[in-house]
Amino acid sequence: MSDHCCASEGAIAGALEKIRANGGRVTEPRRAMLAILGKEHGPFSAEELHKKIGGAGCDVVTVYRSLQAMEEIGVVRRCDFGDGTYRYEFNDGEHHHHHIICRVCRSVETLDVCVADGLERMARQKGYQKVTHTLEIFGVCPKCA
Amino acid sequence: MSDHCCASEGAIAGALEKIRANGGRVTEPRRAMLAILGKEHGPFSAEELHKKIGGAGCDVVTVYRSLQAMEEIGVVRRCDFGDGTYRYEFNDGEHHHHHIICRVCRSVETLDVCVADGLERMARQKGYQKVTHTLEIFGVCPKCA
DNA sequence: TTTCGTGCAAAACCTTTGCAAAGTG
DNA sequence: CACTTTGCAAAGGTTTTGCACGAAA
Repeated sequence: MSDHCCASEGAIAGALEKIRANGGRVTEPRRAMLAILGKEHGPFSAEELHKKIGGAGCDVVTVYRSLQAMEEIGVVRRCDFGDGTYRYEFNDGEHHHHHIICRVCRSVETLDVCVADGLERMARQKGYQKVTHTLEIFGVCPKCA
Repeated sequence: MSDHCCASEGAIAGALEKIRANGGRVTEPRRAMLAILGKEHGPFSAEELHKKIGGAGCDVVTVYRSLQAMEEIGVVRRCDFGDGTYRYEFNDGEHHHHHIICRVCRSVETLDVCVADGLERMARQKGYQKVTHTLEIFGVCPKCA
């Protein structure tokens, strides 16, 4: 309950259940990926995730494919930090947050605030369905300034 | 004044001036790119922009390089619509807007609202400098739903 | 004239795809 | 057993880089 930095075991179990509910299979690579995404909450690129899975791991292609599959059903969320590589993080239901990325050292800070609900509502009123959004903040952090 | 869909001549002139002020050169390709970005306000990919410049145009590589240079000094802004291609639009000073992108037909609607000012302020309070942000809304548009 | 931009070609990079074999429910 | 996922290899597509030449201030 209310563990700020990590997804609970239950959340990961729920994610696995969601995979099954959508006709997907729960495999070893997916378990491993979700374990890391739930614990370190990153966001990580496919490459980074692949390294973290390590020896027992799977092919990088599998990481790409699994991330894509899990993103489509909302189990993970994709972030773009503007450096040509997509990163993924565990999608903790409605409680989403955003990041401040330092343009110089690439450090990432998490902001537990979301201000885009109004915009999402606006989009729904315009007739859009399955509305989501991406929001990232960029700047030069105190250490690099 | 207050032309909703286009940047004024003055805005483009200002952009050119900003390029010079940052030690850049105002070249034919850059004029052409800004003319289109100011008029159609896109956002366009480098490839699209290159096609729009047309016969008199320049190499695609030049478009890439110019867009990058102009983004660094804030003359244009880069958007990520999640399909692996970056798009650029004219950066009209403080008056920025956001987009709703249809996940199916890839149509783009403009939202003249920005809700991230609070987040930017928060970032500045944390000691970040040169704060910017990206925010895009995704959904399935009425026609595709 | 000094510095920056451009063209061309090639490279780098991340991500996707095809197909047969293996795993999941 | 039907269907999904994986591995391997290869392709795809966008963006970047090197270098000599040309252009801007």
